[in-house]
Amino acid sequence: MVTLKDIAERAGVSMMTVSRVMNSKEGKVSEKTASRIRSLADEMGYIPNSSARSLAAKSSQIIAVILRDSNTFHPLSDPYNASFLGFITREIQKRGFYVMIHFVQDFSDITFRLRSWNAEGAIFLGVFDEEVQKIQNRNKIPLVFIDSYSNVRQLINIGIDDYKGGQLAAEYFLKNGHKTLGFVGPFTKTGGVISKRYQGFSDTLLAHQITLFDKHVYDLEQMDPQDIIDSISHDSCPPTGLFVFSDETALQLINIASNKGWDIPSRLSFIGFDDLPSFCTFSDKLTTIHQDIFRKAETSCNILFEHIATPDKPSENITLDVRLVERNSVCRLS
Amino acid sequence: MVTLKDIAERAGVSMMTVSRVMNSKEGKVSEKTASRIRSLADEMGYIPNSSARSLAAKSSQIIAVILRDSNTFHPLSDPYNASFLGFITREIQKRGFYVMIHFVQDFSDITFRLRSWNAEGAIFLGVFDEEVQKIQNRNKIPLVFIDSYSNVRQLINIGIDDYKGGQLAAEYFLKNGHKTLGFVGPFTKTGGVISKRYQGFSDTLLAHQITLFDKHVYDLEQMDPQDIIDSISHDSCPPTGLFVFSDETALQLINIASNKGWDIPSRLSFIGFDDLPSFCTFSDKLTTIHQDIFRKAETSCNILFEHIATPDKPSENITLDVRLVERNSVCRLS
DNA sequence: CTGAAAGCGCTTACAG
DNA sequence: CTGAAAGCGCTTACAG
Repeated sequence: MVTLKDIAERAGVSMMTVSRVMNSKEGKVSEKTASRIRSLADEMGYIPNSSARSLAAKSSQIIAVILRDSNTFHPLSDPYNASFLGFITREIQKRGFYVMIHFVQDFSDITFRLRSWNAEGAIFLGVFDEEVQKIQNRNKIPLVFIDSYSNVRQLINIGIDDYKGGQLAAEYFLKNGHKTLGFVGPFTKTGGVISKRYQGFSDTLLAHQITLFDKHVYDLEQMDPQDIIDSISHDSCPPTGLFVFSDETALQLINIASNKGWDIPSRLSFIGFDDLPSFCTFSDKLTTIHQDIFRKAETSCNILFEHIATPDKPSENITLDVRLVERNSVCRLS
Repeated sequence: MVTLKDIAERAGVSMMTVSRVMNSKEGKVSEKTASRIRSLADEMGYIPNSSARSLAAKSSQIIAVILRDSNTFHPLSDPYNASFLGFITREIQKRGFYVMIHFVQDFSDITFRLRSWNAEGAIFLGVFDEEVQKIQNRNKIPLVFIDSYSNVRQLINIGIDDYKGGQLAAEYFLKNGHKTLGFVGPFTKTGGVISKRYQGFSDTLLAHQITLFDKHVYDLEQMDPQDIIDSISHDSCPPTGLFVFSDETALQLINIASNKGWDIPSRLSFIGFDDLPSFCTFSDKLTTIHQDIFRKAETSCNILFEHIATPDKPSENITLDVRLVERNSVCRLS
């Protein structure tokens, strides 16, 4: 293993001079020695020891990505998480930082994982609303939450306008003559995100004198997609359209309904949510609420690194826009 | 920040004693002092500094997961990679190790990333066949490749029986009376995996006096799914069945064909590949070659950690079995 | 522009 | 069972 010291000896200078060159703190080193040291380092195959740097400089260049793990599917089986992680990894690497991922079940783990490696910042993917305050109290590095609806005052958060997503879906259904509608989503596990989408949807319906009946609010934590379609098939007054919290689940429902011989969208219309780039080949017929996940990832990293550069920067809660993408899963009713 | 030294002072012992307790090197410490130190550490909120441990002990407890990045979609937009990464992350964490992920474009990056953090082992996801030897020469830690067909002799690799997958698909088509068949896959980028599946498929057809025509071997690097369906629709002697390298692409093709009004499987049959757990809700009608990705992930980690524990353990190349899962995307021809 | 000293928080290797 | 010393590879903070 080649160290600074080895290079220093060969170059006949002190370790400090080599260190300066390696960290591009030049202008403090004559260009002549600098270039000699660079070529020597290159020739000897020098690779800086990040642990040593981290220990001495108290800067690890590690960004921790914390993902909520559950007992069933792991967090990366959700294409939304996988897609987001991919984009932020690219962004983080682009800045010369490293990505450590952590699947966590409970709060206590987080502080340990963050501090043990002296992470310089963290991005939280999944629902941590209950723990945000505790996490912040214990970790004084920039913490960026994604899609959090925690009401902690000083919160760095990047989210989207979930409420508006619900509104857009409702308006679109109404515009197409639908009067009996349903909502599908997992309510508790997904924190505020789902309830905002639900609220935007139901508020808008209500404003048009349309009630979203309780029996048409399908909670994926109580029933699975098959149950939902069954329930609808036995419903005396079934919904003509469903607003589904994710494209993935929407496609699943469409699949089940189609297998039952239902004509989609004429028997049952659908609006999904997300419109992930890697998913579009399956959802090319699905009308959906689009969110720009690349932009969300990019923004998250920009904000994170701004806060790393300027620790006393005030926290900011950014809400990105959403829009409805019209395709062919909503039937026009006369 | 609480250090070993702080605890040592409060406990009135030396740092070494605290260090021993923290590393559970007991039996070398009286149980009385040990328990006192443990509760003190707990009370003071001690979190060991991994960088310092890594530097002093030359053991980082970091496993690097190297994913091949390209210029288009990032590696985690592929559900196979995402799924695999999720499983190995759980396994690695279970053993008290940390996961650092690295998206790499070219070889030179790899050594830097591995050595800079003193990774104790690495798992390679994606095609690195060309570089395996160079990577191994430069990095003397256990390196586990996934699905590699590199012919380097000493290779730790976990793969599946891709050739058999192709055979099973061919046999199943033949059993159902198909005589004109096609193969779909990206040929160059995916290394040996795809060509083995192709070979198993075409060899088996040939053994039954059936030729796989060149024009029915669709290379996804030359044409996209839409082109393939177009090509088939203009084909004077079109295939009645396609063996597709992944479920994802198979579903895409089915989607396009269905939109064209084709009846699936009667007009065109499909066999896919992978059968990922998180994907099954879309592929519930797709006959496919199943691989056990959880088992693959688990095996990879077992092998990796065995090699970390026993550095001179001989390399092993493990091939997991595959099986055909019969569903409803292959039509029975008379 | 360059360097000698001290220290980051831990472990190894030895001595008792 | 316990501890004092040296060192891992780097940077900070100072001095020149």
